[in-house]
Amino acid sequence: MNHPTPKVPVPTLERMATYLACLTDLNEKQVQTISSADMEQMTNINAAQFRKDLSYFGEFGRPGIGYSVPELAGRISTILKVDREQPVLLAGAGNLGSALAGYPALRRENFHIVAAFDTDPDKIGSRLWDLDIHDIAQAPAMNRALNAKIGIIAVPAAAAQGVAETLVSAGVTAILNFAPVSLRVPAGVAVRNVDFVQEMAVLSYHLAG
Amino acid sequence: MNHPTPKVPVPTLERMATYLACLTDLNEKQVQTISSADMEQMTNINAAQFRKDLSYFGEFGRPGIGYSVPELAGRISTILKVDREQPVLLAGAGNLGSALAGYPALRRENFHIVAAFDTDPDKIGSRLWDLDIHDIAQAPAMNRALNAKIGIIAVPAAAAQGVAETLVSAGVTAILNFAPVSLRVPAGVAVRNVDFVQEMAVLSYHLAG
DNA sequence: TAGATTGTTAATCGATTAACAATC
DNA sequence: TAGATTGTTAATCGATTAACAATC
Repeated sequence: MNHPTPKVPVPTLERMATYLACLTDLNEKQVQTISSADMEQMTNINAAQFRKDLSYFGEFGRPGIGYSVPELAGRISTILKVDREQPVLLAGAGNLGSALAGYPALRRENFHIVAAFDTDPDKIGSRLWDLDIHDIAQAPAMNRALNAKIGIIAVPAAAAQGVAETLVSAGVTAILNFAPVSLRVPAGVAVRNVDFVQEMAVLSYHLAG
Repeated sequence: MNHPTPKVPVPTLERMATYLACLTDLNEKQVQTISSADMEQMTNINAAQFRKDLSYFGEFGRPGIGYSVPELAGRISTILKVDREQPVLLAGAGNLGSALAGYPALRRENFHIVAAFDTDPDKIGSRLWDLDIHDIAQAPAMNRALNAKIGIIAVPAAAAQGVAETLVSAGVTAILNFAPVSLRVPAGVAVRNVDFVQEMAVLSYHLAG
């Protein structure tokens, strides 16, 4: 068996997403070709880093020429699997959940929130944008039809672990977690944490005084 | 001159915020003392890592005993400067800005959004929770009284660079940026980026198929 | 005292960057 | 061909983890 991409560093994956965003822009501007040095200009990411990152996945450029913008964009899309529509379950229909469901960039990048869940009886049965809000307990049953593999957790910290377990039992294998807790999930389930308070605290450290 | 903390790695600062959140919980539960091994249990962060992180800032524990929960929480609060109220400017009064302004955890952790700005004439003059929404052009003038050092950018990508420059000219030296662009800021201005689409793309990569 | 746990040094690991032969 | 730029190897840098003397 052939393992073409044994283990790609997470920072490389993060930068791959950055490259793709940049290339999508360039593509709209009809730019045909870029070099790794051009990329460094635009993203502040070292040109050697860019080439090294790509090397985890194959060869993409031509020596002396550079990279075809549309081709590279397409190939990175395929690598990151953002070239196909991806259904997403949203747990938590509060302010943050609402902002995420109403965030056009997610849908534009092929992430389609297809169901919203909450535990609050006042919310269940009401609407979030164009979605009905369901009881989180319904997630496993509903996801048999929806078949979403990605879940977003936008619930209070105290509820997050239970919600994560429900999502996993619904078949979710990747979770974007906005609750400030360290989730325990089975092996094979990917988790990315976004913690606003942590971000603000890191900034706070850098203040003078 | 004495530089007690020459350069602390950013991952260390991120973990410091995690430790503080954990210690705050423990403090509420009246836990008196913890060891680095206990901390590893709770946060999944290696015990040696925890001790190493703290060592950038001084000595905090007692060999054979462990760490006093309230004392350590207090000292980390001081290090991160989250022990005092911090005024924050919010640029962007859309869905995300609204979610941030309505997020109780921020205020609870001493980050007080004291002014909201936008460029949309329909929004300027209206309200966001208990805040008036002002023209972003007013930020420098208003911040002479508010004196906020931290700004949050929750505007569309195309507007973000201009908003960043306005915030910097208003005296902001730390920016939490939700727009998917690489901001150019003067030396001495700290920036942290949060990019939902990037996070989703990294998760997407990990999906099977 | 014996057992536990710290703070720190040294070893390991992994990621970033520089250098350059290959090649368009 | 000469100039430009890739892909990759080697060198550097920095962060994580293990080990252990110090000490409560």
